[in-house]
Amino acid sequence: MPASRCEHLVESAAELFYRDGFNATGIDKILRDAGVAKMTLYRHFCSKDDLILAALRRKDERFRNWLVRTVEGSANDPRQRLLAVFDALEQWFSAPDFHGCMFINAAAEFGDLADPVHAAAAEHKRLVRNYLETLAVAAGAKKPRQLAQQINLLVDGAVVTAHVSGDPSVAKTARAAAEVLIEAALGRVEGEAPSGGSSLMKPPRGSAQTRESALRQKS
Amino acid sequence: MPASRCEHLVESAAELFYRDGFNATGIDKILRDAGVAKMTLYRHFCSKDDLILAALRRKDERFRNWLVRTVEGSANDPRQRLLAVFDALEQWFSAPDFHGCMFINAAAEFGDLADPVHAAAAEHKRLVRNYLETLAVAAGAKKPRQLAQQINLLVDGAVVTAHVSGDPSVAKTARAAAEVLIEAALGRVEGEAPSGGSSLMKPPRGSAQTRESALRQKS
DNA sequence: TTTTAGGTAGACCGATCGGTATAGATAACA
DNA sequence: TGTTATCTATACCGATCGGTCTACCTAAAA
Repeated sequence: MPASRCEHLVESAAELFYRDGFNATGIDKILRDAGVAKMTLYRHFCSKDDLILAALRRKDERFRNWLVRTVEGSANDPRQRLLAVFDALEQWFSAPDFHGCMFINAAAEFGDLADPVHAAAAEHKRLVRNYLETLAVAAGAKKPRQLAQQINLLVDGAVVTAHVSGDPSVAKTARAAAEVLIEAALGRVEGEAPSGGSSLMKPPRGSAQTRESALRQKS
Repeated sequence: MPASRCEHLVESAAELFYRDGFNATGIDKILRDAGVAKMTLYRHFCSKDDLILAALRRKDERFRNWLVRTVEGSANDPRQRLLAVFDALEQWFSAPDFHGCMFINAAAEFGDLADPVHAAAAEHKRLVRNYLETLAVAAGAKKPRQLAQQINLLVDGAVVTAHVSGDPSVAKTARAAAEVLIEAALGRVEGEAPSGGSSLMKPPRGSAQTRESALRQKS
């Protein structure tokens, strides 16, 4: 029972913080939403900030699990997996409850670098970038860390742009840019096919989705 | 001197909103900082949100003026100007009062697309991207809009990363990535000097080129 | 059965929130 | 000089903020 109640509380907190922001979400609203008494909250967390950290920890875990699972279910080839990241992003951007990246939002509200909430956001970003780096290493990039960092810039840029503009299709633009950066980082020549006729790998997304359609963007 | 008082008020508001966030900054703190009476505020603005919009308008104007001035003072060649954007960014990131992009922060706190504050953030982003597009056009990019959008993703990604991680040097990474994207969009061979004599890696123009076609878009 | 731990509801705290009302000071202009 | 408009200071409003306290309930372990 206690575990379940606490879980539910963190769940409600994570959702409301994500949807409405941290400062704009009062603990009373969270308690009402979770159906939990106030004293129960303060028995498990010593402050609102502590609850925020718990919500971020949960979101971080969920997001990275989802990302890895989605990417690795989409392709086997490391290069294709790097691109599949952007297909996953578009899927995320298109969800009705998309409100940007919770950690970017957190850093926006807790601007002080020394703030634990800001630090949690930085840590999340570091972990995501680490994952991209493992993909870059597997893909055989000459400078995997640099490629991962570059891809990561496109990812964060796409998340922000999708959130601000409300247009999920920016993921396609980011994907096209990533393709160029990956080709360059792999030292390929521009006319060369990505990886020839090998049928071992499966296409990242629906096979009907050609490069052309994937790159189309609204004007 | 009503104009001066009002100016000073918006100035304080912009600075505090940027530094501490919108919801976290109370009206009283702004009034104290600006040395202005409360009724003076509500004579000029009908609500706090109205003041927020005024602060954003000022920040937008200042930022874009600074960006254009800095970029155009750094280089004459359009291609170099696109890259100079990232030099300007690094300068910005290194400033002691850097707290990310105020408009990204605004969108984080006002997540609703229909919110006027969010709309102001979207408009700012649109204007910056438009400027990048004029540079891309001047540089002779085949698909200037797409190049501008891609560069813009790197810009926003760099801003967010610099803010979250506190490391200004990410601007250099973004610049390197932009260089690759620009070369590709201009039809050059990646990593090669613009006036390079080596044509070994350069396939005949007009042959089927994956990356070329990937970047083509209807305009 | 009694103890004990963790849950509940809700009153309560001081502080602050965005916003309003009132009354007086200042200064330009007719 | 009197009018008008704008600023000032301050008290005030109801609501909400994060957080504490009391008192009661429930269920498993001793």
